Amino acid sequence: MFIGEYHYSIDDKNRLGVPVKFRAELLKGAVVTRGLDTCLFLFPKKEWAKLAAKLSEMPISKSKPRTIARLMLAGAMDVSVDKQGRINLPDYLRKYAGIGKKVVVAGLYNRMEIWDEKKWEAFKKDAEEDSSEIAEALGEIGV
Amino acid sequence: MFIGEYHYSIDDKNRLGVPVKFRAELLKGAVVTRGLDTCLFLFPKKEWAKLAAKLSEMPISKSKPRTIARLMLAGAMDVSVDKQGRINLPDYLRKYAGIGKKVVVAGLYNRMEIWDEKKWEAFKKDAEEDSSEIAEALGEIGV
DNA sequence: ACCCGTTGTGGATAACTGTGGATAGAAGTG
DNA sequence: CACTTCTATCCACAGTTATCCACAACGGGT
Repeated sequence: MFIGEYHYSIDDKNRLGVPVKFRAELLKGAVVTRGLDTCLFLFPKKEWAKLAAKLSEMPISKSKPRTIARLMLAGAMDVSVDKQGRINLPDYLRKYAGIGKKVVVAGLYNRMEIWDEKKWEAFKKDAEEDSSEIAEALGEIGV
Repeated sequence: MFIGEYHYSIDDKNRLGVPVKFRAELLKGAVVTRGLDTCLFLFPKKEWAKLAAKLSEMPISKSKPRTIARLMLAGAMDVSVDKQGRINLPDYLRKYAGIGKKVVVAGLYNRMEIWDEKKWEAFKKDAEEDSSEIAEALGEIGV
């Protein structure tokens, strides 16, 4: 299970460290792809396989499902963890997520998210201000 | 599984590189044909066989399925990968997809798509603006 | 307080890949 | 049949990427 918030910096060669706790799970293979709210999703291979299978079943005949499958599948990229526990992000994903030098890696149960640090802080700020709405949402799922 | 976005350029002899990860799959034979949204589809032989079978079963009595079957079947062309991992696109397909020098090859699970770079960027730009729809779709498939 | 293991980050070298050109064979033309 | 044109296969190089190694900062434990 992935939880927590970790701060890293990307070096000149596009290498991004992954939290030590997560590395074992990613050694078997991992996939990054487009996420929501301009972040990237990072899945261990197994989780990705489930998602990809579902995406591939979307009807190719209809325009919107076709578009979504394109963004998520074509947006995806296999990544491998090097000996120092780092991965490489493809340029087009960095650009998509507006990722600069400072990065946040967040654990979200069965996936990780990769954020530009500034965007992450901004997101947190907004979210914390809306805490009453969050409380409501929690009620809806029975907490 | 084909995933990811790769950028290549077509040289003076109509040769287009194919991502290294995909080459093994294509060595056994491959087929390009007309795709949807002004791109080209590139299938490994096996996947093409499945699709061709489905296309041939489409009701010949109805106009639109007939048209699609014609475009995709008659548009199809066998391609082979050379020692450097390149294929040759027939002129009529390049023209159909408006493909210039800069090209994007995208992996979409069981097929690849070939796009003119500018068209691809335009497509992405439009699609990414509808992020709410992506969120919905992802919710439905359990992310 | 000191030592030792761990972790984040930077750099160097070797392997790979993208792209251009050259040559030999095939096809088309007068 | 001779000649030209085009296509396909092969080779070569430069730029990039990946792998390996090294070091400094940090933290925990004795």
